[in-house]
Amino acid sequence: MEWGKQNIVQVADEVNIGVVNNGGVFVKVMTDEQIEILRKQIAVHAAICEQLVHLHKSLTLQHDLAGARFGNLYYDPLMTPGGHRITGRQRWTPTAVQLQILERIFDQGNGTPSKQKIKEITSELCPHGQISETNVYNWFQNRRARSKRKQQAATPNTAEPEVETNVESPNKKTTIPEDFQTQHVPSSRVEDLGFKNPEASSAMNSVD
Amino acid sequence: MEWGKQNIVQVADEVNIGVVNNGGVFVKVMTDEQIEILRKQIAVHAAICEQLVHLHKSLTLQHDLAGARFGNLYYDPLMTPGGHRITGRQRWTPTAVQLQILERIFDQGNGTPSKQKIKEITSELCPHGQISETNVYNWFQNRRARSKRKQQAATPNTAEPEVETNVESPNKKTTIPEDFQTQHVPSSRVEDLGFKNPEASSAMNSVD
DNA sequence: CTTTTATGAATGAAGG
DNA sequence: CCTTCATTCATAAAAG
Repeated sequence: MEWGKQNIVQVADEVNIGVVNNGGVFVKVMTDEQIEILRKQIAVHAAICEQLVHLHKSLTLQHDLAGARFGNLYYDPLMTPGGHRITGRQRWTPTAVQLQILERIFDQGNGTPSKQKIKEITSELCPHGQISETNVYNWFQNRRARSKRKQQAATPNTAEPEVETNVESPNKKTTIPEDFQTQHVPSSRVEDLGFKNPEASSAMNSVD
Repeated sequence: MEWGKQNIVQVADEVNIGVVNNGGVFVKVMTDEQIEILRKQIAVHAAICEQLVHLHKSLTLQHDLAGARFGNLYYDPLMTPGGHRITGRQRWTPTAVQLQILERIFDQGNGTPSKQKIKEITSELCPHGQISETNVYNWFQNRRARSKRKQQAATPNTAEPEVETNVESPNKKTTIPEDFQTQHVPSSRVEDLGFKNPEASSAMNSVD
């Protein structure tokens, strides 16, 4: 449902925060109007969710939320009449809450999740759904690798027109402000990128 | 369900905007962290909604109002004042020429186009249309995977007189960690709101 | 217009 | 770490 995610993400982008000097410190600001817009958008979203849930409730008196989630899966429950255990998927899929936590930890810059750290994180995520340390480990590995690749792909424009004298700022490097992967937009419009997943919006920070 | 609204309210509350004096004018401010939190929470919320919609769709096989309503809901009162919707997600579609070239390269047997190779190919395809290295990479990944699957499906192996739907991979390594079963499924927590992993739910429900 | 199919893209996991 | 693979999701294109 991209109407949800995309619109919402766009809202976040829409409310482009300005910058003002606050006694020597520059801070991001939002105008009242922007805040109001954001608030409205969130309210609308909430309303839709409410309707959805209500709708859903009225349709599923059995309260089998989780069990019915196989909306797009390709196998149907009828394929094993004899009782052969196929036991559908096994691949771990982080829940929304787990993802949120993982993203937060990832962004905290505490990279290199040590073994101990992995255990802690796993423990924290456990109450939010089935998970193992391996899952957490893999997630961080993948997250980091893909984040890096995105950065790299997003900057084919490695031209430093003014930095001819090779300034010694190796650690600073080219901190990409936004995560725009080299996505093509057939309609020649590059006004917005293809944010598609919730985690996609995570690359906006510039910390290490 | 009230989790939706509550979460949202929490978001709004969590990001309590501060006030600073901007040259005599007081404006609301948000720290980077707050902005990030807001963005992430919205993203998570969107993800949840998405799941909800999918869930709902899967439950309403008779395509009731929900599908149509939300499918065509343009509830964006703030991003495009002109009524013109921002071009959303659009995926790359190879042109005929690009496809031809890609197929040719693929048939040359270069199974694994290295990074460098990808660049070359991309450069070659660029004049024929919008394309990125990622597109090329994905194309080869998919091409190979599907080619393999086709072959596998076409070859029922040595002896498999029956089972047409059971095309399970021979190398089905179920190397799931031992703690795979450590799941806390029906935790009645508001945050989890019944969105468990597909596998988790299937495991506990064991199909209906 | 609705349903189905083909395929681009995302991502968890394995290998090296 | 980095690369590769397998599976799944989403959507443009095709079929009805």
